Amino acid sequence: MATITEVAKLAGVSSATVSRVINNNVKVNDSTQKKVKDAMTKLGYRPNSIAQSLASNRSNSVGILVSELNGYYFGQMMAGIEAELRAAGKHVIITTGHSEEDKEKEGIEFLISRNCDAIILHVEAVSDDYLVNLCKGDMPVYLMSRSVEGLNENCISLNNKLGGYLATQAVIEQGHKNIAYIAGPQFKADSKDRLAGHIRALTANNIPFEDTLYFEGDFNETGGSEGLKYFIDNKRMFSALVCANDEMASGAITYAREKGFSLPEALSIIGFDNMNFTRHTYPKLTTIDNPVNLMGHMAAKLVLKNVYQYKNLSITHFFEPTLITRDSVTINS
Amino acid sequence: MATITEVAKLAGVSSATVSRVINNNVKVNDSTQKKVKDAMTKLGYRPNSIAQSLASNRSNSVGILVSELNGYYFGQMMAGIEAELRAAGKHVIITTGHSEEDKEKEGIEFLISRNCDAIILHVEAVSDDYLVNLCKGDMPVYLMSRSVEGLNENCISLNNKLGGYLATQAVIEQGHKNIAYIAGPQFKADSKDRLAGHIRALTANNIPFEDTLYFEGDFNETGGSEGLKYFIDNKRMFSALVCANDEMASGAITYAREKGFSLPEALSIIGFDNMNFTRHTYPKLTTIDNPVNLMGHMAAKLVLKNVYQYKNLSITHFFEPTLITRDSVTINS
DNA sequence: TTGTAGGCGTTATCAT
DNA sequence: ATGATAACGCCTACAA
Repeated sequence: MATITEVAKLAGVSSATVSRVINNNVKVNDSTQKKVKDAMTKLGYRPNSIAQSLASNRSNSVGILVSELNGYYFGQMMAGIEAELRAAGKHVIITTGHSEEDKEKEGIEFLISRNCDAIILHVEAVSDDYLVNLCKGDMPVYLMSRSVEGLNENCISLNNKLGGYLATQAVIEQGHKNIAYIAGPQFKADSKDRLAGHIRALTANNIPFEDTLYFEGDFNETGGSEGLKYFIDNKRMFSALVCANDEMASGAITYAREKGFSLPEALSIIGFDNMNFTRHTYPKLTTIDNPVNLMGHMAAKLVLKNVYQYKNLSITHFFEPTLITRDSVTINS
Repeated sequence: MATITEVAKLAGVSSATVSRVINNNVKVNDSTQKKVKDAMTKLGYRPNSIAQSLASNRSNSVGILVSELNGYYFGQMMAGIEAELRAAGKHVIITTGHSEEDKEKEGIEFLISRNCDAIILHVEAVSDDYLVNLCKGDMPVYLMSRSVEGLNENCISLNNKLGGYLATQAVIEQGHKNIAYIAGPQFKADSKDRLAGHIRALTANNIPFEDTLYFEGDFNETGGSEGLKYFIDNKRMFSALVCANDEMASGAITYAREKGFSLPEALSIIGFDNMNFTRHTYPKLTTIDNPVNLMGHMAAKLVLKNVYQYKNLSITHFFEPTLITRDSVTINS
């Protein structure tokens, strides 16, 4: 690969001048500019961004840490961040944490050591303290789907409580009173918030929360089928089922059909997240939209504003989920 | 961030020695080693991988270019590559090409300029010539889901012809003789190969290929619904529908149900790719598994073997799709 | 407007 | 086994 020096030699100028036309921040004579550009194309020159980064202490790339590279949720998030950043000429370096503390820390250190200009993290395993501490360092840090005390300015998160409320409220408005709930793992903040929203909706409608209509699932399809089985075995009557995410709702749908329920007449089911497969279920799943893609865009805007000095960007730190009405919830007759 | 020089000073040694303990490839006295390590932890030292890369001309990271960051297909691919590489202590730098020639080229140049040790590309828009030329450069290049004449050693691809054959054959074995086919965009090599497989299966069973049972879709759900509508409007009888991918199959399922078909009795439908949502459709979609995740692993193994000198890795360049039997294809009675 | 030269944080080649 | 000291490719005062 040709270097800046070779270009300079061929163009008959100094390497500083070449550098100037590369970064075109300082005025260069049109004629010499042309000479340099000709030399660059003739040599197929391409600046070594590693060297640029070392010398300038800027890399024009922001690091992203997600739990997994596959999965609809992370895909939407990464795509949102990347689209926004790419439009600003910034690049993205992605690595994974696999929801394990060690790997998350290692991933963060990798991104830091790569001289990113900022990092955007979706971390689940590291502690709030660790994050607070991390934010004291030189590297600008932004957090997705997590709100940490004292770091609100760096966080982008979803109002899960509202989402939980909306889901149950939607079902209640169709006349349902006996409503089963399959929660997510309660060690996750998201799950807890969604449950809190559910309970608030019940309370607001004078419906008591009952243990026999509560089941803690695992956010996977099996959680949905196991939960529904649990309720059926309990012989407790219910006409609607609220699931804390779409996967569990799908598992419940499959199990319900196996048990001979006709859907949605015999049982209304609502999910949460609006993952892409919810369009494909039968009946099409009514659910709560989780605007991860938008949140990704917003996280990117946050770094554009704070790190790259794009002043006129308005930032939303908290996102509101919305109800997506499809076919899986029907009126309770 | 502390530098190697500061560590050296604190430990009372030269920076060269510190470098040696970092890379522990050269013998260092236990005692001095300890001094250095103490100094490193005391300063919270972390090598600047940018500087390492510049000096050593190795980055321990491989670049990946995919068309999109979201989507099941690319998610599986990226996850496969990353898992394999991570296990070997290598990192991954991901960027996107959005199926557009300019963006693909720009992404490739970004990865090259980042001093990756190798790059793995899933490109759709750049020409074979461009790739052949690219491979002549210093950067080791590997290609996913694409086979380019003369570059076979650098390609990992799926036997789409076989997949197309398997799909139609599966349907034929259930007694179907009137089989409609919704193809993918015929400018894509994958689509063409799948269609070729379909025709081979027909021929092998003495079933003529008929224009009235052929429709070219767009690989999206709309392609499935439009295709099915086309066939129905044509009033041509058929008992089975083969779709060149799962999205179109899902679109067809939805449209069929709207038209009052009872599935799968009135119409057998088969997809291609085995995307994750196929478990959620009703009936559950019979399809052809496309082992992208495995192929990702294999691409990573290829770079481990060729670039990082892991000699004992056996490489498979061509992958075979397999039939996934679920509920959407039934016997023709 | 352009050139000179020092520095970014490491690695790697010589010596010692 | 350890220490000096050139690279690595580029940026950026400072000078001219």
